[in-house]
Amino acid sequence: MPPTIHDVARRAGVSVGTVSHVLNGSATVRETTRERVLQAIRELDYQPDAAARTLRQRRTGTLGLVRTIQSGPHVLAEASDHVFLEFLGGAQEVAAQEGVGILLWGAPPGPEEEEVYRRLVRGRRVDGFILLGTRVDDWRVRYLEEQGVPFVAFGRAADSVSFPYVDVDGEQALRLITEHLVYLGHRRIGYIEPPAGLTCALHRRSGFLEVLRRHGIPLDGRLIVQGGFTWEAGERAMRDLLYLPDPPTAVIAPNDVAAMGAIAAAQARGLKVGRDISVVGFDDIPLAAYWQPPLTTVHQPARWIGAEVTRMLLALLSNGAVPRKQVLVSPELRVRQSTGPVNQPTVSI
Amino acid sequence: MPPTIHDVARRAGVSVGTVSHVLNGSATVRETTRERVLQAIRELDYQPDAAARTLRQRRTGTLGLVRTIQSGPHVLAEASDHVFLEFLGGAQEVAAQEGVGILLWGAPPGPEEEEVYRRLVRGRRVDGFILLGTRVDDWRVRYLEEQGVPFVAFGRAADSVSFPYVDVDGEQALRLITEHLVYLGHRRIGYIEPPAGLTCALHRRSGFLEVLRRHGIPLDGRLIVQGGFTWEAGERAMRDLLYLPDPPTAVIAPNDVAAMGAIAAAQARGLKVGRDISVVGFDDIPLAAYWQPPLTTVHQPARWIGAEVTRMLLALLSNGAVPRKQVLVSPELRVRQSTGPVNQPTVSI
DNA sequence: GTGTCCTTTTGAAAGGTTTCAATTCAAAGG
DNA sequence: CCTTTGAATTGAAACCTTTCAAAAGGACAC
Repeated sequence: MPPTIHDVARRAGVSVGTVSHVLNGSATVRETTRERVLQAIRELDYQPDAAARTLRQRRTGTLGLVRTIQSGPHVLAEASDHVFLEFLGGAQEVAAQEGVGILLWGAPPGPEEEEVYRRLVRGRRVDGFILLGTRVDDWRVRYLEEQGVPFVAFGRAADSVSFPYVDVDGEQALRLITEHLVYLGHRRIGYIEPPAGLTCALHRRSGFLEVLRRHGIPLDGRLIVQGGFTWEAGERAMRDLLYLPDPPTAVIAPNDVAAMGAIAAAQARGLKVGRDISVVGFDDIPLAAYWQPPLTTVHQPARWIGAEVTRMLLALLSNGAVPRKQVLVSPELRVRQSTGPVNQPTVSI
Repeated sequence: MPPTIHDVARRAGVSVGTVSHVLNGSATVRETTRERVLQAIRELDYQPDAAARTLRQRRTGTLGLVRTIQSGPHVLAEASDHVFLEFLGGAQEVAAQEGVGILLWGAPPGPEEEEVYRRLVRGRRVDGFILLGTRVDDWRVRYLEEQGVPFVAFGRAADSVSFPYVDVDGEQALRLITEHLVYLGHRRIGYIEPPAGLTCALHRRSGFLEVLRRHGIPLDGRLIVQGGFTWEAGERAMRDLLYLPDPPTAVIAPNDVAAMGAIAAAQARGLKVGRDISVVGFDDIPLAAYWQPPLTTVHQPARWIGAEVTRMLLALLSNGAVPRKQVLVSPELRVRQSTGPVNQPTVSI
């Protein structure tokens, strides 16, 4: 029904080859001819068929982005919501500018996710991938490298020498946070881990431990607890930490939302956060500054990262090489009122 | 490089037609042959080329979703973040289940957005569209109807008889909110509008005004102020309202984030929200319940809506008809502590 | 054996573009 | 007026499927 390149050619009185050349600038076309073709295109409101084009030139003009989602009807809001959306916004902006789309797919981690990647790759539905939330041992990285499909990741993997990525320097971030707390006099610092398996968990913990070591602060294993990126995870972790016979005077959460959950748990125990106990977050979501108390946290330029990752991927697709292969973003500590000098906490049970 | 259907056919010792039939179940194939073909497919890790398939059968297996984004480097976080993500999550879940992808594109409203739709439609890149944030006079609705492209919207338009949508009953929502406030004794109620142009602004205002009328509360035009979905918009609007010689005792914000901004502005003036002044939000984002004070708001089941919209669109694409063409979701008022009985506010200037 | 009727399989066209070798055109040089 | 040359244009193949009319195969009755 919609017009094809043949219709345009007929109307302009030229061959389809010429129309194609006008469309792609693939050969010199005389100015008057060019004008005639463009006129016909306008008149017919012609737009080349994407599938035919892809079939021929093996480019889809699409980037793949598979979002890890927990399935099920009553899923609680993913807490990294804001970071993801900012990231996506940056990616979209760059992609749109270059005229490529982003094909979004969702899958729970595991075999189902693998199946999605396989289908997208083997079915040639995308030109390359944007990877999010890289894991220490990341099947996706191995698969895409094996298949020779270009990709750029937000985050590193155990062995990240090989592929291009942008990541926040989590080690440095945790050095900043921990130094800040130690400077305030804290020596019993609770540490809530990001979800196990994510590479960022490794880097962050290593930064945390390094500072403890440097200051000769003994490591109490019970102060390190499993956690996650949700409010509930932060709440539960804080509760566990406060039940310890010798609870921490400061707690580091894996992100702002978990920090907010942790704060709520502390407040429920009658503690005043910032005075009786300090809490630090991660991400610096907009609400962090407005929270009660305003949250000390580490700023993560998610939007910029999304844009940069996309730029790198597009460069990889056209040049075949990425200018800066691996980018490590220096985090910035934003000190607010959820952290304060150490104090004798009065835990009322 | 990757195997084609011919490779599979050769390996299985059959014709390409037979392989295609096995793939699509388009003809009866003898069981033993079928098995041989499947075996070859497995061995080669074959996956039909999406472009070739699309070219032939005129289906892309992709739904289009164009997100309205404000461009520019320093854009403040879109405040409807959470709602959008939940919506997207629901849509993705259903789409993934049916094996279709979501092609995401971003564009600022205006000619650029039109160009994006045009390219996607005329280039046959998607089978249908999911529309978000419908406007009273929505060019997209007109264009898609004119082009005969299937779509389902989250939200209505001025004339919504014609197209399928899911929407929250904003009129009813504002009736609930306003009745709640009037019941608490409020008669001077400030109203912060959603961004102008959006259809939801119309419905909501109409619900608000209806209840005022019903209770014989005179309408003071200065209590209705332009607003938006951001923290800043809420903050500014509240500031303006409090500057009035006779400020309101309650304020209705267009969403939770704006309500939080409004609360901050009120607190900055020394008011205790819930006692000196009441504030109501919209959306019921997860943080609303944990806010200080916990926010009275209207719950919006964004995830379900995203899923439902997608289900409707998929039905439209396969059957050609949608079971329930238009769905109006009844909102639920969640009363928390940001609203309370009217009080003589003591505005300290 | 032959004819009939299903069931299964085949081969080629069609879908809309790009690309490339080949052809035509126009102008310049002799 | 004929050649030569470089620029502009053309036509057909190729990309990988699906689809459909036609052919082949197999079972059964006569």
